[in-house]
Amino acid sequence: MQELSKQEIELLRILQLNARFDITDLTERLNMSRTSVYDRIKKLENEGYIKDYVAIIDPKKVGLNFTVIINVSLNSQRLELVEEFSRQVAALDEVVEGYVTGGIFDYVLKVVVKDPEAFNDFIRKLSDIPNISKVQSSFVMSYIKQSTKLHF
Amino acid sequence: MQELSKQEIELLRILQLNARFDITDLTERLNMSRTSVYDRIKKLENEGYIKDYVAIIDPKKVGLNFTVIINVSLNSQRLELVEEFSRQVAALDEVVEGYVTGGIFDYVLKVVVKDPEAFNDFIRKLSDIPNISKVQSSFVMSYIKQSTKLHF
DNA sequence: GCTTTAAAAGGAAAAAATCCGATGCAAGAA
DNA sequence: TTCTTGCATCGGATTTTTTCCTTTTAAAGC
Repeated sequence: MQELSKQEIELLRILQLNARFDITDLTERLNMSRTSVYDRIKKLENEGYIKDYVAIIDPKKVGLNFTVIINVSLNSQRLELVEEFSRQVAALDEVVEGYVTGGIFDYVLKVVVKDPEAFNDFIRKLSDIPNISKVQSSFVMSYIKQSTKLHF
Repeated sequence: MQELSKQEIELLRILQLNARFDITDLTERLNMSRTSVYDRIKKLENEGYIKDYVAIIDPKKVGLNFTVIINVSLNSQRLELVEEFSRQVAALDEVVEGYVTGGIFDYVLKVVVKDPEAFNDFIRKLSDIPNISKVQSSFVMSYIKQSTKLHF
């Protein structure tokens, strides 16, 4: 894959801070014409550098006051079982993030729900997925940082 | 705080999937006039429901191939020490997410870097922060789910 | 030095956002 | 009931922005 130019990197850095950009405003910062900026953005979108443009909603404002980091271990690491687990976990709306990890646990999930009761309901749903051997939850008491900005 | 109307909830749900919305397109789905949609969005922005509009960049495409979930414990939970730790951690660009948790560990961090070597550099920086007693890292082997969409 | 190709820029039309004034509608008061 | 007040909604008009198309520039290979 082709390397990104300095202008393209700068562009991505700007965009990941603001998705409601006005192309005309970007021309000054990038020292490019209106249409060049337009073409670059389209190129970065088409080539998959930009996956999405999203609005970040404040979870507390919409009543989601309970975030939990869950560590999960499975009984078996057989590919088909792992894939089945991943598939089912991804389908759960409460799961915001999910990772397969190396280390003590096999999976780390981040779950956002309304309250402890909703979390209890979630854990019940999670437990229905076969092959789980161990679940350890750490509830989030406060946010230090929550960002979508990547450092590159 | 005032409850959100059905239309406003629907609007937030749409916006968290697409920040490059065209107000005219939303009128049909929300059954509102162009200007009403406009006013509602401004209201939701001003009242803090919408924290930000951002572009989601593919980390792999910009060379960030190493994600790590780090569990950290501190020696002391004295407020000023905890706040100092939080402040310093939040200032590290490699830290994408950081939480104060109840459970076995005190903090969970998500760190995104280029490669293991960059991670090593990061750990060195992290270790310079005083008061840390234990650090346990789990590197991410694959992504099950990565979303900014909240379920409400 | 000439040719080929891709990126960059400018113009103009189309589309969208924004502002403004007007209308409707509900709740409360006379 | 009728009037008033306040607020959400709406449509028109203007401004701004996007988008497409064409021309120009620049760079690379021959």
